[in-house]
Amino acid sequence: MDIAHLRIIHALHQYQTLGAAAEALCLTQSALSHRMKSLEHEVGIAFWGKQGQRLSLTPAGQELLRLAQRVLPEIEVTRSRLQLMADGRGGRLHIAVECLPCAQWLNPALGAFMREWPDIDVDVVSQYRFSALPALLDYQIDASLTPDRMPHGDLHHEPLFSYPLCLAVGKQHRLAARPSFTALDLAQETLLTYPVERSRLDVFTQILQPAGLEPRHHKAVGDTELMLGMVASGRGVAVIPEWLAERSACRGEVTLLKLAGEALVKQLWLVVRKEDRALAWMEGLFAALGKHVPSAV
DNA sequence: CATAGTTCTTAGCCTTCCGA
DNA sequence: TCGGAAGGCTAAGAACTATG
Repeated sequence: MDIAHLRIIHALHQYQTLGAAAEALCLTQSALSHRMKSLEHEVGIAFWGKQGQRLSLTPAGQELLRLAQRVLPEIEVTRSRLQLMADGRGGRLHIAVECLPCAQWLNPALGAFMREWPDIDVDVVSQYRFSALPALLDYQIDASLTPDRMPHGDLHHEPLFSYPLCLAVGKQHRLAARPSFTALDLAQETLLTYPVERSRLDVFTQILQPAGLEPRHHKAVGDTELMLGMVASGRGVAVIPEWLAERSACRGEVTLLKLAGEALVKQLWLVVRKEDRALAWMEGLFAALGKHVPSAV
């Protein structure tokens, strides 16, 4: 049994006569009859019987028709998608966002891309503990938005924008009058971070651990607005991207301090497989995201 | 009821594909 | 290269319907 048999039974149901069905399928009526007879012989059951000059489907024919009605539309949809992919106009874009606050930037940035490329199936996966490298290589995802490079020869890193990290403190905080902060300052504070492992938090890997220090307390907060709200009310301090703090509703209630000495600057990357780099719509994606650099950067 | 038209089946042949 | 299998075609015939 193959797709041809399903097309025949479907056409027969639609056009009622073998001749009309054959014409619709660009076959001769005889070829169509041959084809179905061979299947009837193979499975040992008839698919239709004659009522006068008209055909009527047997229960076996009805069963085959139900299969055709279920499968043929899916085949047509898949064929259309494959055609779009072959033309470079369609495809799948599943993005993993490893950098939690970046999801808030990504969604509006993707809007322009999705308007320009409506046939691309876009999905954003935001998971704190997601390991994007194996997922990219296994084709589970097609791109990863991340501030950390992935050392692998099959991957392309598209630079999006760079941004400084800053320390957010409340207006009444003892550090608020200072222009900058040090690791020693953090050691006396309740540090608020996103709920990810320490090895992926720059405040630990870049600031505290090199100085051999720990914060007085450490609390994980999953939402940027909640985090800055806690900072504004004096319940902790947070090291976050400057552009993110600038866009926050709490911006007027917190003070931003730069790291003393050399500024801590991060780079946001869109990582994709090199083989996908040549897709026409991938260029469109890079362009759309590149135009959407946060104003504070 | 005879005849013409319609629809499907069957027979025979041809072409193409694929594996040995 | 060859032979079998699959799928296509034309032509002929059977079964049925419509019409006069």
